[in-house]
Amino acid sequence: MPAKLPSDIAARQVAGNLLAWYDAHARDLPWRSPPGTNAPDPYRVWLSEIMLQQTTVATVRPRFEEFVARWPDIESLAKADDATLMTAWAGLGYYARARNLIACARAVISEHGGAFPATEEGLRGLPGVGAYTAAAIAAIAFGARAVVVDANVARVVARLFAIAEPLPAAMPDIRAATDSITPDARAGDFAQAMMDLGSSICTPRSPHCLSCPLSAHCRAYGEGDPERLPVKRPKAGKPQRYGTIFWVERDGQVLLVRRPPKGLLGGMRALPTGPWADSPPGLADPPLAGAWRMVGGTVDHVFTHFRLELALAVASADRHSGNGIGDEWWPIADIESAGLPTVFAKAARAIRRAG
DNA sequence: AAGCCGTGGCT
DNA sequence: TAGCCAAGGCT
Repeated sequence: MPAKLPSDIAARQVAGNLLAWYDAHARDLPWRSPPGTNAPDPYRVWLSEIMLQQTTVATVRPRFEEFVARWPDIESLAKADDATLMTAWAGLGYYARARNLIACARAVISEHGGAFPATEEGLRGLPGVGAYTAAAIAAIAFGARAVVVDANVARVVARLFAIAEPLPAAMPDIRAATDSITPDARAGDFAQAMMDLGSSICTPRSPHCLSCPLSAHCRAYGEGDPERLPVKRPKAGKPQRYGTIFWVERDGQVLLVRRPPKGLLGGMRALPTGPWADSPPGLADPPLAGAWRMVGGTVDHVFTHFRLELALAVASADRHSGNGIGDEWWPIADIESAGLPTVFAKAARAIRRAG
């Protein structure tokens, strides 16, 4: 069931109203140039778009500032070593983004002469740059007329056109509808305006339709129940898994390992763990032989597709204990600077509290 | 195509 | 509180 599209005149009114609203209400964000200006830095646009994937503006803002202070341009980022970059990314989640970030920076240097491709097609070929991100960079950094559809835009458009088909099956209709209202000029501002509108006015629950510049054109508002859109498929439940953290000390240092390069928390520094199973594995598969003892309490963590309950085991090692490849003895007093993913940072804090 | 892949804020 | 949600990409 194709969406009913407004006339060309209505489409122009939607874009005009939205851009006028944006001119008055655009947020001041460090990667964003003032509305109407046309000199954004593609490097900063790209970096912000990668960081913002599935991540809130509030979380990204300080981390973006750290990154651009440390690596102000694509050349400096391409020269960073992998471990340093992964440490800097720690806590942001979806660590494949960090692996792709440095791969992308190096590809821009080695395959594109140090300049980002200016077209959607060219951008789409870069590591970590998918359909959304390619369109966003093309529009925001290069002023191209690209159809930018993220979760905010999808919600706004599903309501504006009253598209009732469930996501993600509705995406082709939503994309076509977005195309029909995307202006030729200021496509980058239009995209950012749609995202700002989605995050502040056209919210998932309790949208603020009385403040919306598009309400006069919104079919869902006209029909009286915009909150019901977009329709989503129910999500599967998260299974519960169990594991054990092995905290072993030697001369005021703790043993850290490097996770395998792909998969969950891939490439990140970590505390040693045994197997993650459907029931508590106890002291199975410790990183080294020793007098392990369980300490009280557990650490709970929720990942995207399962829950994890970690038991805590501690031991002391003598100075001749063997090291595996990638193992490091890290000063316990500086554990916060090790770049541990949040689940391990939580475990470290719990163990240090337990003494 | 649908599952994998983090984390924190909000309700 | 427990679930929902987020400026998605990759396989």
